[in-house]
Amino acid sequence: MNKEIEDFLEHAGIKPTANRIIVTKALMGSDAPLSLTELETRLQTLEKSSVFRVLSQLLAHGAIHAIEDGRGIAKYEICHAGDACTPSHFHAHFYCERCQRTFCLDDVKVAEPELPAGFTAHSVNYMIKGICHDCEQ
Amino acid sequence: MNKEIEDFLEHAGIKPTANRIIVTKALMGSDAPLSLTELETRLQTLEKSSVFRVLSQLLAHGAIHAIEDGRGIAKYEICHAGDACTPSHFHAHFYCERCQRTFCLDDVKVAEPELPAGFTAHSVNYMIKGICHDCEQ
DNA sequence: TTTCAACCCGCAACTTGGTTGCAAACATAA
DNA sequence: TTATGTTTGCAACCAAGTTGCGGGTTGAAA
Repeated sequence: MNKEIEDFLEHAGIKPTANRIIVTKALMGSDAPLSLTELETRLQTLEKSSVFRVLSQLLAHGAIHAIEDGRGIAKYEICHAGDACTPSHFHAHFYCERCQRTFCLDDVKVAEPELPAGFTAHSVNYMIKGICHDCEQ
Repeated sequence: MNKEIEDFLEHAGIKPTANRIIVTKALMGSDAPLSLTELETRLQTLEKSSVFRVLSQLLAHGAIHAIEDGRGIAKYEICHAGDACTPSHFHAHFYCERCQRTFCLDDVKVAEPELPAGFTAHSVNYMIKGICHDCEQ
């Protein structure tokens, strides 16, 4: 189990230290993107700055990507696309204004946008806000 | 000139006080969305919390809408659609990772998304990040 | 016109997510 | 073993956003 995670990290060019494995495992085990604070509380053994530095490493090596939830808070999820993680591969997310959860809408694909001349896209954040199926009464 | 702004506020159900007119005028006079801090520095006479409270009022009455820029900072722009400000009317925005400016991409329309059953959309945030035409070398 | 309640505003203090400096702990190669 | 670089935890810090409070303004009823 940990072997997969070590391979994942090494493939991304990151030395698999204890903290990095813990954070990566937590992200892999979650079906929704997690914020810095959510990770910090799930992994009581790790300190905020440690989680932050692991996330920075993973981001810099393209092993995860960050999305903004509905309130300006960053959430992180494993990048499954590997090297081919171009803007057109991003999917939409849904933020529930009642329960504050963030969902991955894997079915709602985001088309590569048509940009005016001179603009270059690096990433896309497509966030839909509203009420989720659990909170709808 | 101020008459238009007062009409705009009253039409939204907001009493047109001095601060509200100042903030609304600043938003109307800008071609790009502005953040709380940007408004605060442009309007030296107003204090941060005053700008914040005006923005909260305008938001609650649907006179403006908020978007997240690329770093989790909210930016605000006048809602031109009036009452018909449904998700399908939102346009995309572009955040330049070099100069930190946010552009309105009025031409890139955002289609009303297909959501799973039970989900209700209230708003959409479609932010493209990259390098703008001024920063491209 | 006076009075009173409601609203508006500025100040200061606070919360929270994100970030960094530093020194101790650890790994690694010579 | 020693020397060098990396990783980590702690504490401190920063910036955006938010709130309590007291003073000021407004506007309508008496």
